[in-house]
Amino acid sequence: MNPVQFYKCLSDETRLRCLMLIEREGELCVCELTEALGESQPKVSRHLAQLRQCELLIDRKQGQWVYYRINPALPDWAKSVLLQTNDANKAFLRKNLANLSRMGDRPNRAASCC
Amino acid sequence: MNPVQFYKCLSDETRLRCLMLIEREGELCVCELTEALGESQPKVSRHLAQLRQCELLIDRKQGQWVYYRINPALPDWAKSVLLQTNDANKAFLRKNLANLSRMGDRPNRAASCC
DNA sequence: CTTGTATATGTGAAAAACCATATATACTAT
DNA sequence: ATAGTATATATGGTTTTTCACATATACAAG
Repeated sequence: MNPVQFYKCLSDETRLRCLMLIEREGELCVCELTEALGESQPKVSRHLAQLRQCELLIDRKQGQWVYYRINPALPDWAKSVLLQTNDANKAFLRKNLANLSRMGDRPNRAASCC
Repeated sequence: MNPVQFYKCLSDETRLRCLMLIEREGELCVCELTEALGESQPKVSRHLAQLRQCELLIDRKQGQWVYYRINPALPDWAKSVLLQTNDANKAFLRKNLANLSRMGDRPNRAASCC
């Protein structure tokens, strides 16, 4: 994992929010992220594709949904960077988490949107 | 310290190498970095200016030299990210450190270039 | 088989980042 | 003062990134 490429992935607001949310929640699907971020679906999808291509995320298809989570094969230092960033910047996701919880918890959440 | 802005700073190869070298060495001047990276002086200087403006680095002028070091006021999580990145990617700086040592150690180094 | 929903991708334009070259400033030494 | 060295900045052009909008694919349900 080239550190420059890794940090390029973290250097965009949409991507960083996705990563932080996914890490916090364990697994999220595209429509959940779209709702949490308040961004367009193609925009979110494209950034997720980039994170997958760089192997920061892996995806799991289930029916019509695609769930993303942190690639467990990430080197430890990279995982640790993500974790620390999340822990030290809780306020960063405040609005996004509020949006997410307005969808209700899964499976409610899944029933309403996905 | 906004995490997006922080990671933008780390997402360029020249800037990341500067940061890693400075952290490793404690303090370096522009001409040392220029030599270590094998890049043009204006290029290095401009990236350092950006890192200073974002408050990742602070500078200390001494005669005609300007020494840069990590801003000690950086939040802990950011310092920790820099440290871990350095520890986990030792090979990343191999060539740069070789270039640096070819200048000889300070004050020899200072005498030869700066 | 048609409709609806979730996701992905193509395209062209706008914005941002980066760079090389030239030049300016500031200090040192002669 | 003059010349030399270290560093900073201005300028204009090139490359990269990001975006909005349109469209494609894949699955599910009726």
